[in-house]
This record gives sequence, structure tokens and C-alpha cells, in this order.
Amino acid sequence: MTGLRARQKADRNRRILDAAGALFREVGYDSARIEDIAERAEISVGTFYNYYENKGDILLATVSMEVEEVLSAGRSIVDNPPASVMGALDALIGEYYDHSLYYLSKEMWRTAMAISIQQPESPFSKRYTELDRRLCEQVSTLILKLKAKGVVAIDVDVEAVGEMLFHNLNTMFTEFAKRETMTLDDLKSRVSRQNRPLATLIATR
Amino acid sequence: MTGLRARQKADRNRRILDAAGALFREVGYDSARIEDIAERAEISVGTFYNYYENKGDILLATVSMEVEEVLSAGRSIVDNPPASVMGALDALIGEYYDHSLYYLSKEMWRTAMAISIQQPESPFSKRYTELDRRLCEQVSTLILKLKAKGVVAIDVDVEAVGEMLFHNLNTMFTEFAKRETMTLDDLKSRVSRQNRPLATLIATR
DNA sequence: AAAAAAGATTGAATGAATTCATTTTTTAAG
DNA sequence: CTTAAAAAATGAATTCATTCAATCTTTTTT
Repeated sequence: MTGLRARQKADRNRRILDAAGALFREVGYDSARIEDIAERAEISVGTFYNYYENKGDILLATVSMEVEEVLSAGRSIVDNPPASVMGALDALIGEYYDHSLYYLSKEMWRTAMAISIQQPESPFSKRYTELDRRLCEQVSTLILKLKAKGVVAIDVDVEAVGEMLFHNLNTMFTEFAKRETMTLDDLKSRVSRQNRPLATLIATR
Repeated sequence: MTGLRARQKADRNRRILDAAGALFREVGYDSARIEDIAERAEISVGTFYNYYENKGDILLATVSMEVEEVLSAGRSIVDNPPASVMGALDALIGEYYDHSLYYLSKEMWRTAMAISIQQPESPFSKRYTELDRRLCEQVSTLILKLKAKGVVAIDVDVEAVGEMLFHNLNTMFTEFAKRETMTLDDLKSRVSRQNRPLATLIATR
């Protein structure tokens, strides 16, 4: 069996994650104080900082878990994509977007994105950036799959197209998180329209 | 002549902008304390807050001035674009990127982008977001111009294409700001490759 | 030109994140 | 089973952005 120390550590880490996630959802990131998180996790403030470098880190850890889910949801679309380019893109992107608000508020997304830009060298920022890279890769993989199926023209630069599509859907999601009034449907239909030219042009005719 | 009060106000505002800009460049955003900015501007801390809502605001004001310059530099390319789609895009985007590091460090860009995401409702964030919108519009205008010249196919959705191109160049710039090791040339060549598929496909053949 | 009103400045007080010297707990060694 | 060493936890102290009641300056009114 694992040592007492290791078990306690895992336990505390779980308590911190749960406490922080719950508080962020209840009162928002800014209003959740480290002291509150520590109290709810039944640890001291100092101990919090033994587990996470700073307040942003714990948010990025929470958000990263959500992105893992999104990635995994995307995988099932890529494995068995709709037959048309537009259909496949709408399906994958719709899956991403629909998952995004299950556990996280727009404010949490905004803050997480902001932190990953501002402190790109912190460990959890790197993890978050790596997840973004994998999402981008997943879009390219979808295009590649469509190429293999003969739906996308053979001479298309899959990576370049995948990156462009991903950067667009990503920026649009940031836009979505910035505007409280923008709905998921607004987001999806705008991205769909933006995708259409490229999607149509890379499709075999 | 304008009243004494108005002149003093403009004076103080200029001093704050100069002091903050200089300090951000000298020691970075995080290490520049409001107290230091106030001291250099020969005002008190309290007065700083009569001019700017918070520390981020003064950075966004500084960065916004730079973006205005970028917009104006872009205008001259759009007014007289190179004859090919790729040539025109490379020229416009190159102009944007080359201007970006004249007065601002990567850290300043990162922080400004982060703040505009995190606090989208602050007055200066709105100004920054509006400037982004105008940059995006400028890319669309370029495509429209190329269409008028007969270089871009008549049935292309100019706005959709412009938005996709802009969101890509924008995300790539964020990436650039995040990695201290990435050079302007790396950035330009990667974006150029990403643009090629779309650029080629919308070109009249 | 004095008095009142409006507009600005000021810096000490507040509040929250982060640090770090001490203390406590766990593990390893004898 | 003791004891020494290593690892973690602790919370009081520090630092910095931000606020606000008191004071000062400019403008307007009489």
C-alpha cells in the first residue's frame, strides 16, 4: 500500500480542487479568497501554496480537467465523423462548445484564458497550452480523416487548414466568453459561417 | 484659451502616460508599482486613480495608442495592395507584426491581451476590443479590394474569410507573445503557411 | 473681491495574495 | 522502540493595488 504521506497529499489536493471549484462556481473567481478555499479544504493558507503556486494555478487546474473532457468528447466525433466537410466541422465544434459550460462559467473561462496568456511559464499554464495544442491537432486529424475518405482534396495542407480552423473557433470562443449576452447558438452559427468558405473550397467537387 | 483646470488635467494625464509607459518598458508591468508611476508623474497615488480605474487601464491606454498606429500603417497597404492574394496578405500582416514591437515588449502585449479578456467591460478594454474589430475589418477590406481588382473570386464571402484570416493572425500573435524565443520571422512564416490554402483557393484561376 | 460651490488632490487605511521562519508530522536509520 | 533527517503544515508578516474621508484649488456667483 502507498505510504501515509502520499495518501494524505492526494487527499489534500483533492480537497483543495473541490473547494476551489465549488467556490469559483458559487461566488466567482475574484471573490473567492485563498483563505476561504483553505478553510473549506480544511488546510491552512500556507499549505495551499505548497500545492499550487498561486491563485491562478488552481483555476487552470480546474479548467484543464474540463478541457480533457472536451478533448475526449471530440475524439468520438473524429473517430466517426459525418460525411461532409461542413457537417463534420459543425459536429466537432458543436461538441466542443456544448461541453464548455457544463462546469465552468464564462468568467472562469475568461480568467483561465487570461492567466494562460499572462503567465505562460507557470506549470499549469503549460499544461493548459498543451491541451490547446491537442485540440488543434484534433481538428487537423479530422481534416486528415476526411481526406482519407476522399471528402477533402488530396493536395490540401491539412495542418495549415486545421490550425486556421482551430484558431478561428478558439478566438470566437474567447469572444463568446467576453460577452455575457452572446449565446451558444450565436457562437455556433457565426463560426459555421466563417468556416464555410474554407470548408467548401477544400472539399472535393 | 482653455481653463487652467483643463490644462492641468491634460498635463497630468500626459505625465501619467509617459511615466507608466517608461516604467513598464524599464522594469515590466508587474514590477512597476502604482506608487512608482505616481512618483515619476509627480502626483499622488490617489490622483492616479482619478485618471485611470486601475493598473490595467493605464497599460491598455498605452497599448491602444500603439494599435492605432498599427491600424494606420495597415491603411497604406490596403490603399495600394500587392497584386496577388498571398502578396497582399503577407504585406498587410507583415506591417502589423513589424510595428508591434516598436514600443511594446512581449510582456506588455501579453498583459494587455489578458486584461482585455478578463475585464471586458472596463472602458479601456472596450476601446481595445473596438480596435481589434477595426483591424479585423481592415483585413476584410483588403479582401474586398482584391475582389474589386478581380484577383479574388466573385462569390467569396469576404467578411467570413476576413474574419478567419484575422482570427488566425491574432491567435498566432498571442502565441508569439507567449514564447520569448519565437522571432518575428518564425511568426510570419508560420502565418504565411497557414494562409496559403485559403489564399490560393479564393484566388481567381 | 469675498464667499460659496464644484472639482481635484492627497496619503493613510483597508483588504487580499503571497512569503517564510517555526513547528509539527512522517519516514528512515540504528 | 528511539532518534535523526526529511517533508509538510502553519499563520503571522509583508507587499501592493485600491479606497475614501479630509484638505486644497479652481471656478462661479453675488
